[in-house]
This record gives sequence, C-alpha cells and structure tokens, in this order.
Amino acid sequence: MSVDKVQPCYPAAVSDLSGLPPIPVASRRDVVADRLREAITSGQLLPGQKLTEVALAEQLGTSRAPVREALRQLEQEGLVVSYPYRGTEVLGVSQEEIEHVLVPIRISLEQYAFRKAAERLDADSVAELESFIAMMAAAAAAGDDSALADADVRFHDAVVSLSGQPHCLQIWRSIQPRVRAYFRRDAGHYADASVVAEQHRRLLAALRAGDEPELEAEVERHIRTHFAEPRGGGG
Amino acid sequence: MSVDKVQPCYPAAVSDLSGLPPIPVASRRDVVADRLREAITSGQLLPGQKLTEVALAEQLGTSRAPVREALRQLEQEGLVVSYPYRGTEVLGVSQEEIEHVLVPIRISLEQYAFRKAAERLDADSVAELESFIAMMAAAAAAGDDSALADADVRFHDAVVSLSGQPHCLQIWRSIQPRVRAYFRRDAGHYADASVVAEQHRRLLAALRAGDEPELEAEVERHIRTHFAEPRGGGG
DNA sequence: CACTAGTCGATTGTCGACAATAGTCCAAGA
DNA sequence: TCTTGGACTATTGTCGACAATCGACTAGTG
Repeated sequence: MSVDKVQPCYPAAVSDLSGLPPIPVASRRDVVADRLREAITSGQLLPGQKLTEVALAEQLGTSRAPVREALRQLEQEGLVVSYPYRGTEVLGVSQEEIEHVLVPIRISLEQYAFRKAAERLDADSVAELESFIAMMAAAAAAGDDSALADADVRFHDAVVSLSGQPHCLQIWRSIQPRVRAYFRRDAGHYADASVVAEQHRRLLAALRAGDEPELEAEVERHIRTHFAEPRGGGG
Repeated sequence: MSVDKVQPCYPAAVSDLSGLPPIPVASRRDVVADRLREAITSGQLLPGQKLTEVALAEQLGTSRAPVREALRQLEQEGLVVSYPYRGTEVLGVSQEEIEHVLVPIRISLEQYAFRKAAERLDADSVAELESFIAMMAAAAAAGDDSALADADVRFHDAVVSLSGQPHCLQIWRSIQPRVRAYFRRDAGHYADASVVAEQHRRLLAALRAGDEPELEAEVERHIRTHFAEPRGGGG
C-alpha cells in the first residue's frame, strides 16, 4: 500500500494571500476578515474556491482562532459557506438573486436609512459625506476603480450609520459585500466612472433638502442605475 | 485595602440557563446557539442583559469556544451585540425597525421565495408543509402558543429552503429571529391562534396553484396580518 | 463482479492556559 | 477640592494541542 499515490481527500485549496505586512496582535480577527473580504470582492478568490483554516492561518501568520472567527464573519456576509467538518468555500451569487433579493433589500434599507439620516444630519456629517464625494472625483480622475468603489461604499455606509438604526446598519453591512463581490467579478466596475461623484452630490443634496418622497425616489433611482445592468458599480 | 468591598467592573450578568440535559460533544456550538436563541426569543433573556462567555460556558457545561461561536451566530441574527474586550449584551428591536426594516424585508424575501418554491414543489414538500399545518392546528387546540410559533416558523423556513436560493435563505434566517424575539416579548403571541392553521392552508393552496401575482398578494397579506399590530405572531 | 465493513487522512470542533484590553478605583499632588 | 496617574479586575482575544467527524480508499465476502 503505497502512501505516495493516495489522493488528498479535498482539492488543493487556497491561493496565496500572504505578502502583506504582518498582522499586529489583538485585532487579528478583523484584519483577517478584511483581507479575505478584499480578496473575494476583488476577484482574487473565486466562487467554489476551497478555504482551509490551517492554510489561511499559515499564510496570514496567525493561529486558527482568528481565522475561524473571520470565516464566521464572512459567512454572515454571505461571501463564504462552510460545511461541518468539511471546510469552507467561497460562495457565488446568481444574477437572479442579485436582482430579486439583494438589490430590492438594499433599496428598501437605504430608503429608510436616508430618511432617518436626513433627520439627524449635521454639519460634521455633511463634511464627511462631501469628503467621500471628493475621493470619488479624485479616484475617477485617476482611473482608480478600486478607490472609487471604496469611496462609494464609505459614503453609503456613513449614511446608514448616521440613521442610528442598529438592525438597518447590521443588515446593510451583510448585504453590501455580496453585491460588490458580484459586480467586481466583471472587468469594468463602473460603466462611467466620471458620473459617480455627481450622482452622489445629488443624493447629498436630496438628503439636505429632506423631502421624503423625493429622497426615496432619488435613492431608488441611484441604486437602480447602478445595478440595473449586469455590470454596474461596486457600492 | 479590602478586597471584599471592590465592586465588579460590569453589572451582574446572565440569568440561569442550566437545568437541561448535558450537551453531547461535537455539536455544542449549535446547541448553545439554539438554547440562547430560545432564551432570547422566549423573553427569558431581555434586551440589555449582559452575557459573559465564562458564565454561559459554566451554565451550559462547555468551554468558551462553542459559546463564542454561538454568540457570533446570534450576532449575525441581530439578537445580541458585542463590544471588543467588553462583552456581549442582548439587543432589542424598536417597533419602528420592525415596521420599516424587518417586515418589509421579510415580505420581499418571502414573495420571491414562494415564487421559486412554487416551481420546485413536489409531493414530498407538500406532505411536509401539510404536517406543519397539522402541528399548528394541534398546538392551537392545546393552547400551546410556543409550539404554534415553532410550527409557523418551520413552515416558512421549509418554503424558503425549498426555493433553493442560498442568499435568500441565509438572509431570511437572520431576519426571522428578530421578529420573533420582538413579538414574543409581549404576552399573547397570537391574536387568534385558531386561524393560523387556516391561513397557512391558504398559503399552501396558493403555492400549489402557482399563480404568481395571486401568490405574492397572498404572501404579503399573510405577513401583514401577522405583523400589522404591535402584537401579532411569532413566525 | 457488486456490496459491505473497516481503515486512513484531511479537516474542523473543542479545550485549557495565557496575553491583551478597557473601565474602575484609589491615592497622590497641585 | 479637583485632577491625574497608576494599579487592579473583569472580560475578551489568541494560541497550541487534542478529539471528533467526514469522505475516500481498500480489502474482504457473497
């Protein structure tokens, strides 16, 4: 009985994720989650890719404990799925679920969040949102789609945070990465990067005006323009 | 410096959860999660209640590892919230978030899930759903609101599972416990327990008929009757 | 040749101990 | 008296080792 010819039970696993600075102790769970999320939303890890805890732990220079917690976090965000005693793999999203599940939920959540945020908007928040819009403009000018998507996400995240509704925020944060992962898988993330900043200026204007029907309409229009076609945007 | 008079840094923590049979090894995470979820949705643990890992581990007769994982799971379901190095507490839901966030999402999810489930419905599934309806009738006759709510949840869970849409199911399962926890906090869970089984018979009939507009209307009507008033049902 | 039971390797699940952190209390000094 | 700095405690975060489980492979049996 030759040991050499024995095939491994499970396929190869895990592309290389190392090569970044070492992770400081005591915040490893979050850093691991961030790196894995980035690897998935950027397309470095594709759906079906097997992830094993030991391999990830070695590549990231930690023990299995933070990796396990990070995988649980990503499972919550719908980016991976794990089977007891058998491992974890990257989960894809179908175009149909994007269209019929995730985008409608995002619209519903953000309509409510924008309404609540409008009630609590203050000068500091406006300044923060304007800074994200400036980032978008800069990223679009530089042709940096990744930075553009980051600023896009941070703008929406800031608004939902501002709404002060904990469940709304928690659910939004579990929905958004899936949408981003889906659209990032295609090459060009934004059909027209130059208009993104302007669209968000309109959103901010509607937020400041505070007219509820108009605000809701603007939010829905914004999200639908982003996600109507198979290739929209990341945030 | 007397040690006796030193006050604990954090308030007392954790009502008693023990008193059930010991947990078999190798599925502890899930059992712990189930017990905690039950304690929260039944109102045994109230919002603001502090939960510490060691106390829970001792009461449930395990180590901290499964407790940690269970708490992460409950955090995903929005039942608890945890702060780094400071602990975990039971999270409440406002009536406003129930009305504007959770119920709309449930309607959207279930409308889609019922449509997809109608396409895949077979004899076995129908039999399973009918068995849940029988449980509802029996529970209502026995005046057992808890069993009624269980059967209610299992009916809907079975339909969403049958839809075969992984993200839809995952999100539904993270939404549903919050709704149940909210409504269970009041005394009477169902305004009129006797009609629940009949309502689900109508849902199943619509599912079998498979007419999409009528099915969607029935689903929305069903959920709204349940959750329109501050005291509706659990599933 | 099909079938069943047993073995083996890969992987996750669990445990106990230690490290790191945040908030509290107290004492010393202005 | 008010402030400020330093211990102290409760708690979570991380680690390495071991146990349990699953699927695949193998050998034996009809």
